[in-house]
Amino acid sequence: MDLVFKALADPTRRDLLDALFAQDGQTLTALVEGAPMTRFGVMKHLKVLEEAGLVTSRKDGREKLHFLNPVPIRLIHDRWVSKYAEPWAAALTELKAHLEENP
Amino acid sequence: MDLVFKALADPTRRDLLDALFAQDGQTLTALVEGAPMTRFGVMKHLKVLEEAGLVTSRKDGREKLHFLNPVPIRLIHDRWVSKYAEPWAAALTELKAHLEENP
DNA sequence: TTGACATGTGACCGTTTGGTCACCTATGCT
DNA sequence: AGCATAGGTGACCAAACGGTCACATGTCAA
Repeated sequence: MDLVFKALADPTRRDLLDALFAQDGQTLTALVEGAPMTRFGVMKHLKVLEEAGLVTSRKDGREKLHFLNPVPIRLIHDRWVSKYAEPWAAALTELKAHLEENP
Repeated sequence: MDLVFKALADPTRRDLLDALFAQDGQTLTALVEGAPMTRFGVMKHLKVLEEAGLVTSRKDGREKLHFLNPVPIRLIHDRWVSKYAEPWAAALTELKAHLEENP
C-alpha cells in the first residue's frame, strides 16, 4: 500500500497512468512519445508503477505491453480515502439540511 | 494537487493524519507522543501537510492546534480516484451479470 | 521576574529519487 | 546472415527528502 502512495506521488507517473487510461496496452516506446524524458526515465517510472501493482505487463515478441490495474487505487479508495472524504460529505449534508431549515 | 499526493506519500504523514482523525485539534507536542522521531521531524511533516492543505492550524496562546481538512482528499477522490476505480467497479458488475446469465 | 514550557529557524548530513548515458540482449525483416 | 528495432542493465550525478541538533522566541504561572 505504501508503494502505491509513493508511486502516485510523482506527476510523471500519474501522466503515464493517464496515457494508459486513454489507451491501454501501450508499449514502452509508445509511452515515451509524449513523455518529457528519455526511454530510460520512462522505464524507471514504469517499474515503480509495476512494483506498486498499478500497472501489469505482458511480453509480446520484442514488445512489452503495459496495462492499467485499477485494483490498488480501488483499495486506496476503500480503505483510506473514503475514511476521510465521507465524514466531510456527511458534514456538508448536515450543513445543507441546517441551512434549509434556517434560511 | 501534486502537493497533496506528495504529502500522502509518506507513512509518517499518513499516521499524523490518522492521529488527527482519532482526535482533532492536537498540539505539536501531543502529536510527537507516538511518533518515532523528534519534535523537529514532526514539525517538518506537519508543515508539508499544511502546505498541501490537508491540515490547518490555529495558534492558541503558546500552543498550536492542528486540524484535519478533508477537502483535498475529497478532491483527489472526485477528480482522480473515481476515474480509475469506477470503471473497474463497472467491469465487476458486468462480470457478475455475465456469470449470472451463464452459470 | 524568573523559570519552565511550547514552538520556530537554520544549518547540517546521510539516503533516496529522478534522470541520463554507454553498453548489451533479443526479436523481426529482408 | 545482417541490420534495424524494442527493450534491459549498471553506473553515475544532481537534487530532493527525512531526520537531527544548537539555538532563539514567545507565553504561562508562581
